[in-house]
Amino acid sequence: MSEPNQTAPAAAGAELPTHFDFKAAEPAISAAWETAGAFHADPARTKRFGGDRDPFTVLIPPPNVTAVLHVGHGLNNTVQDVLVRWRRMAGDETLWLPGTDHAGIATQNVVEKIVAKEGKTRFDLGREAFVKRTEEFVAETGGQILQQLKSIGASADWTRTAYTFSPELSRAVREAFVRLHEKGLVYRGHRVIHWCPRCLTSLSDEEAEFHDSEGKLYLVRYPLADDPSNGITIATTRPETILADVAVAVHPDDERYSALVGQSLTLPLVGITIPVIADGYVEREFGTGALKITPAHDANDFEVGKRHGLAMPVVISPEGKVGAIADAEGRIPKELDGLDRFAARRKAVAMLEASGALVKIENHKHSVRKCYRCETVVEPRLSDQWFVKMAPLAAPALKAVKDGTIRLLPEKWEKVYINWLEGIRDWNISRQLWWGHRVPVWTCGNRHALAYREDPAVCRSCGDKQLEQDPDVFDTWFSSWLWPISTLGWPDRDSKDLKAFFPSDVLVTAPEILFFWVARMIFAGYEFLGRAPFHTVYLHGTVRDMQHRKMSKSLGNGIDPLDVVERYGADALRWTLIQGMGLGVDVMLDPSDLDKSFAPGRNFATKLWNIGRFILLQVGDDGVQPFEQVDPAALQLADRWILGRLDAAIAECDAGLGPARPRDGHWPQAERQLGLRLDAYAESARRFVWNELADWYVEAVKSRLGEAGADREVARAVLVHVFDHGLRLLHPIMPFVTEALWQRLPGAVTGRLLATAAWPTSDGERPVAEVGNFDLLREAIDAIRALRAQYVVAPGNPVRAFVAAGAGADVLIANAALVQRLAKCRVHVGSPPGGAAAHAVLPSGLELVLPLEGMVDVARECARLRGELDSLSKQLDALRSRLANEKFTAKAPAAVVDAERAKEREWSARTEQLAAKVRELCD
RNA sequence: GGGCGAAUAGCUCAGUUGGUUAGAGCACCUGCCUUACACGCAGGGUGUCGGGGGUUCGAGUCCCUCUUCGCCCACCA
Repeated sequence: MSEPNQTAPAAAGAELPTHFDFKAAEPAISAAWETAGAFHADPARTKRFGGDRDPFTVLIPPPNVTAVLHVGHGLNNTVQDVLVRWRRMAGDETLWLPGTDHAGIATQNVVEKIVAKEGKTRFDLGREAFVKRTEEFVAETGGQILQQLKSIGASADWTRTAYTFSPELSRAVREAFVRLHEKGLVYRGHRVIHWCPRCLTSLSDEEAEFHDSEGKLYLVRYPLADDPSNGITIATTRPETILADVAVAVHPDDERYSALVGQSLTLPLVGITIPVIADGYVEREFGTGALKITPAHDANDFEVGKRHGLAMPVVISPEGKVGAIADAEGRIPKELDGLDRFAARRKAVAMLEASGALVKIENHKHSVRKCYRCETVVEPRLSDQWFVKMAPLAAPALKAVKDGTIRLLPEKWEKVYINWLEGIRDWNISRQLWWGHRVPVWTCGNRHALAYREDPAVCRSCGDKQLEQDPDVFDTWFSSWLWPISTLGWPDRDSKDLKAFFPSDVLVTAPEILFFWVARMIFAGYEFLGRAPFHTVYLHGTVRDMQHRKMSKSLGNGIDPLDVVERYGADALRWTLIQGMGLGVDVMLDPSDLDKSFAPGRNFATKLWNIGRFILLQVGDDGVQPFEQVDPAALQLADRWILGRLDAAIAECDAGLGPARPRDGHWPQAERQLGLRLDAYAESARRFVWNELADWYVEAVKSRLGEAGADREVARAVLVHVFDHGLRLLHPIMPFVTEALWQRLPGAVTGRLLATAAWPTSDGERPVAEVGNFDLLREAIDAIRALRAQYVVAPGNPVRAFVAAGAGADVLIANAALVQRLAKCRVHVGSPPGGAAAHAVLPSGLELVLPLEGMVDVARECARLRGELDSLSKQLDALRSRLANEKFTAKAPAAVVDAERAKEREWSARTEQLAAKVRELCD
């Protein structure tokens, strides 16, 4: 195979194999794109710098730097690539900015596992050595996913590859924190947070995911200190936390307990006394209506504890072990000291049972929060953390979606988004990890804790030289939320990229990270640059197996995209993903039968290849005149038809892809849900190239191509033109095979790439009558083929068809050769000979009569005609009764009534025709 | 517990503001190596539009209700 960016040698068709050799072609084509700098975005060409192009920016959701490409990435990035290639062809200055995320907690976990294999923990190595080790690991193995994305055709601007932990982006993270700190939007909070005892860090609310579980509800009796025969029974799911109880709360209006409020109870297991308090938070209906209060180990109890000024003893260590951690002297029975929290629970239950305090154990369904990275049950823990105030940040982001500055597709996510933002809670951004951006806060000997843009030598407040930096790092999402601005150069105000390409256009991602990432990017866009970072959020579905299970490593039901590329080609992978890409719909793939999922894409590529092969064989060594030079008057019926179909296909593809951007910065209600119907776009393009161009036009021009002359040149020019445009329409989905073919088309110029060729535009309306005439031809051929199959006429056996003189007959006669070739049928004008005959009434009303002498039995045709007559009569009766209904004629719109009347006339005529045939043939 | 969404052919899904006889792809069946393509060509059938009720001249489409499934959020210990 020749180099794809070379001028196609004439008569290349003769040398082409029957199938596209994607293994050889894909790397060569990728190299040609890269060499040409086809994906490089230049700020100078944008309107914002006086150029003539609209910018179109897409920012990759940065995969974890340690990630290996899976089919979910394949889906996400193929969608982005389709949009980006489309806009690039449409003439926008298109930037698809790639990069990776340092993924603090995830990457740290990976390296900790490696270190664990050496029998060590991160603490054995120490902070500095561990971070260095992680850096080395990332430098060695990180970012391979970007290489893998190239092999599926991703047309990102690789010269701009970003990394959340690079010096540039780290500067943005620091600047963001310092600004928020200066504005009082970050604060140090002392409260109960989610703590992962395995990762040894706090987590945000979003990182502590709910999992339903079958638990137990333990009813435990707390006796009155003054009268042990009396007491209160509480309900708890975590009896080990009794050790940290400081009170029992009841509802203030609960008459069952009102006499006991203010009295003292003896705390089981511990033996100290705690008060009975009244608090409206308690639900009377739940459990026994009495709630033990454990301020240090439950977020709600913490609030109750604060209201009542209670002590907050901590009895569970960071590692999840029971012990007197803080303010808990004398509370830990020696049997429980040092036990893991779950072992302690079992032991505590046994002890309670032995002492008679355990009243009952009930089964109890509830949700348990688990760490989103390691699935360890999260421990609520009293702790000091950095928080971002979310309400002020969320306000403009909420407004943006409500007023149409930003649209979320599918629309249902807008409601979810609004629901979440309206109840938003502050964001815990500090992590007790080592891998990540260090919190830029230093505390001096005089306890001045201040945020610094540059590492300080002395305290800004008092000049003290004894400074200590906060040991914590930021939540990894605290860098991700800046992605749309930090990758473009913020906080550098003079950044050309920022000026040219911000705000971006479409964000393509999965709904799972709507809150983690998408919403927060919108917050950051407004907070730091005063505007939305994108106008459209496209939330695509998930790749699932045939049992609708999410594809995952642990389930072993995954599909390796690179394996698919190897076996079927990148185009096939992309085709399958896009063609199944209904708006917000999950894509189902069968990991046990790759052929089922990916053969259709490969087959389509082969079909394209063979259309190209046919054209190149026909073109031969002769030049082809450019379509623009063809005299419109010289166009034949089929030419006009296929050109009309091309216009229709362009319009459908454009409608499927939708408006690239809102016109005035706002999505009007009518346009809010338009576009990004990638499946509809794919199907329109496929239908045009395969079902119209290949199935009909190519067949229709075959005879014209045989004879030299002016008409042959017209046919060749049109053929090349419509195929060229078909390739353009399909290029965003199947970039490799289309590029390979386009390079070989007559008129291809060295160095010109389909990837940067113009997106097709419609030529305007075609004469409807001409288009209709070709459709008549197709209808006739279809009808004759159907009759042939129905009567089992041997394929080689010719038949005759008779048609009454008239306009329709003229069309059939003028194209008799085509009918002859495609339907094996000679057309005659006039009355058919007597005897058995099959009848075909075309949708346009034209009737064909096929004499069947010797071929079939009359009974069969009669049965068919009677069946048709029967169903038509029934429909006609229904139609007539509707028309007879005065309410219908009075209330339905005139246009509807007129249409129904016209239909009634047409159907009665056809019914009579049919009835006559039945009488003639069957009676 | 609150909120949102879905239920249409064996499978995955379309079905625009209610208006012909509800569509597509895949799968399946039959016949064809008709020289661009067997990774192809031609033909074919399949639906009580989840159940029930209502509004309307007319409901897959709007309303109510039930059933099933999914998603998001949440401080029932």
